[in-house]
Amino acid sequence: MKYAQIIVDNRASKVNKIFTYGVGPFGDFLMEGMRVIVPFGRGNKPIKGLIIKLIDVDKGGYKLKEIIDVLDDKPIASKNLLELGLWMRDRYLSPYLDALQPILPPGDYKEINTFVELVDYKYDKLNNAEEKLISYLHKNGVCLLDRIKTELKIPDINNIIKKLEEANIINTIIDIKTSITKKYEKWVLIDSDIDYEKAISIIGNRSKKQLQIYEYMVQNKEIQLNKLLELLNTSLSTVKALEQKGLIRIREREVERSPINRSIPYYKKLIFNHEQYIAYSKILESIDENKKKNFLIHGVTGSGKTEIYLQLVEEMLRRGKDTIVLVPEISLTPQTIDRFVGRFGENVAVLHSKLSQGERFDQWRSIKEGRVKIVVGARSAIFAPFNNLGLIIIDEEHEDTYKSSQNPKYDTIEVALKRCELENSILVMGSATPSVGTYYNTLKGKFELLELKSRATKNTLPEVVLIDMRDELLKGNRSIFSYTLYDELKKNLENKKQSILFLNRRGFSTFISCRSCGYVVKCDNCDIAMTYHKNINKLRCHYCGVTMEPPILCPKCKSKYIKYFGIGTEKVEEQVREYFPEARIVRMDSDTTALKGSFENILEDMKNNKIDILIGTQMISKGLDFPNVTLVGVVAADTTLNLPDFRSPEKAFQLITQVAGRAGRGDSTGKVVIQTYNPNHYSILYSKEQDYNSFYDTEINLRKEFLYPPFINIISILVYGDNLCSVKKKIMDLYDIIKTYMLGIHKEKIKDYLIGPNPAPIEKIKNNYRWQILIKFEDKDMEELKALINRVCILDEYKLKDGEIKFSIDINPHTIL
DNA sequence: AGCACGCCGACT
DNA sequence: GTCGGCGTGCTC
Repeated sequence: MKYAQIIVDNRASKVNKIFTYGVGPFGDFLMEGMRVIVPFGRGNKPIKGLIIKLIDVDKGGYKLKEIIDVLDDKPIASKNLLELGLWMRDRYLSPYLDALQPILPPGDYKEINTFVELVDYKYDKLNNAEEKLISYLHKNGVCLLDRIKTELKIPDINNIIKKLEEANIINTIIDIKTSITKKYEKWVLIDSDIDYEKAISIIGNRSKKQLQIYEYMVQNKEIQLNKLLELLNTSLSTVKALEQKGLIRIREREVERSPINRSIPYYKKLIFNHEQYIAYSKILESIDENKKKNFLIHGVTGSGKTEIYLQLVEEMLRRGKDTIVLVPEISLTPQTIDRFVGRFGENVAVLHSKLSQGERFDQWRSIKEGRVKIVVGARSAIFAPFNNLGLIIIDEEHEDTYKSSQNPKYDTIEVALKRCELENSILVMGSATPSVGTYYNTLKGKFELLELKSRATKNTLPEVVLIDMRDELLKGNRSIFSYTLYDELKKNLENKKQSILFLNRRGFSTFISCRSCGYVVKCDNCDIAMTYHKNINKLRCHYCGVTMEPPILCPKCKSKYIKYFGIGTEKVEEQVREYFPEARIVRMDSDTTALKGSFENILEDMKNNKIDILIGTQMISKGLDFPNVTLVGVVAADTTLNLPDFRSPEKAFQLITQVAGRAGRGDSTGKVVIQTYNPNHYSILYSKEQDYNSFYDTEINLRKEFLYPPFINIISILVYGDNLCSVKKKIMDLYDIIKTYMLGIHKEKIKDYLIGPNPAPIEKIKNNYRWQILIKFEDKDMEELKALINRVCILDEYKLKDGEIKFSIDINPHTIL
């Protein structure tokens, strides 16, 4: 292979393409998936690149440069993962660099530094600039090129350096600095070459402490330095003295940063009920017969999907195959982790967003090096660098977190299917409330449906009551709790049972407004109402995080009738404390769980019955399994329902059904109280009945009627920038281009298929104005349409980009907000 | 993006 | 002549 096709580490959109380099002196050593250093641009600046393909023939048409250096001794990304990354670029129209990022080791920021050193100090025949450089080097010794550039500001410095280097006056060295370092610990080892008697005489009889240490080392052979110091209550100098005498050695030893530092008890294997067994056997059968099938397990909450996953993983282990288990970030709780780690111990790596860079890197390495066979993690764990993948499990398949909102804006299910195809493995998904899209595909035969209709333990599904909050108002109840919910909470407290209150909004009041003129306090940077947080007594924007003092007078009309509207979890907490001062109450949302470990602590307290009432957002709706919880209250079921998005009925149904599923998982029957102002909405009615199929039938018909996915695809193109005029003008240009194209292919559909340009539902976020075009398209038109958007928005063939605006393209977005 | 090239006016 | 300031266009 004579040439390497390389993606270069430069974020500029104009270099978002494949470059070809000669292999140079590295020839046969190079492999696809290795990182290299190549000279780039006129200045031949050395930059990092990834080899995506090695080729024999090059069509040429440009001057060819050669690879300078190779960073890896073996490919850092397997062929399959590389292909997966390139597939994502194509599928989601993302830049090469972004598409490849997820398949590379985490935090792959290898800094490349060029150092310049003086070889021969001679002054003759030099011009001013050269002389300046030489004397600088003479004074300062070896220098970082970047520093020379910033301090000397010599124009055309790269060519000067090149010339001087050819004349052998200076020399350049490329150095690679890894920003993620392996973690080392100091260990003390005994030098066993020396016999005991001799060692004792070396120590001498005055060094009591040294003798004590030495005795210990003879017994134990090795120990971590810190532990030794602590154990024998001694100091570093004493140990160093022993080292000086040549009796022991202090060595750095690499350690794995393990995110799991608790001892987790064995999670014992449970016995399947009939339904579980059928589902399990069907999946196993398809593995055994090597019939590539993918599965959807539709099981009611508490039906024991996890145990099926666990036993499938066990089978995989037995066959020497690797497994990826994906769970939504919020249900990546200690409970879930404990089940996998508790059953499979050292064989499990865990990947979630609270890991530090170092921990993440170590987990990645242990997967890559084959030291673990199972990964449990959030979305990005789909890229775990296994070489022998047998099974991918996606739990709570319907969750939004499976769609990436950053480039590449991938859908995890699609990526998983692609990866299964590449690695010849099997996909198993599970949900109590499958997404409409997945269920549609299942009914069409793309996945095999496995149903679990009863809970794994003998208990029944909880009783659900629906409360029309309008009736409460008529009854004179103006509080945020209906009489029923209040009574049930009280009863539960008396019976020493636990309760969960769910509200999908943080903060105290969701917006504050002037009753005199109607002014609503909004964030300056985002077009969104500010939320009042009582604990810090400030208004906060939930989009950009900015805080401000709550106004006393209306900023617009100066009246003092500022009123706080809407309820958040903080307010619920305050109210519950008022009604039940004796109860032990904990609020759990992203405000109270920001600290590492606080999440775990709350759940631990919950498990040990140290909490009577748990109040929380989304965070508490998934996966939690506390047998003593018998009451779940949904404080306001309408919050999700009223969002202007075609998926909100689906989301509302899923959320309510999931929360309700937290009740009555132990021996006693559970009760769920849902408060709403829309008691007749189908999402709420069917979630009360826990009737997925009826909900699906209603929803799928609406989707068909109004032409929404899964019957059609949607591309969202967002133009954003801080200059409103620019944004508006560019989106009109973009609109015209797309309109012209669509007139050419199906004129009659343009009215329904091309929507916009409109301001995005949240028009301004972090000082960026956002305007949007939505394009509906059928599968058959996908490639052509994507090619057009690629030309317009990525290759910028129509010169729309001018530094004022940016594009965000989302293929089949999960939300159009 | 980052850099070199090239064109132009102002200055030794 | 030649320095430097900015607009333009390319990067295997």
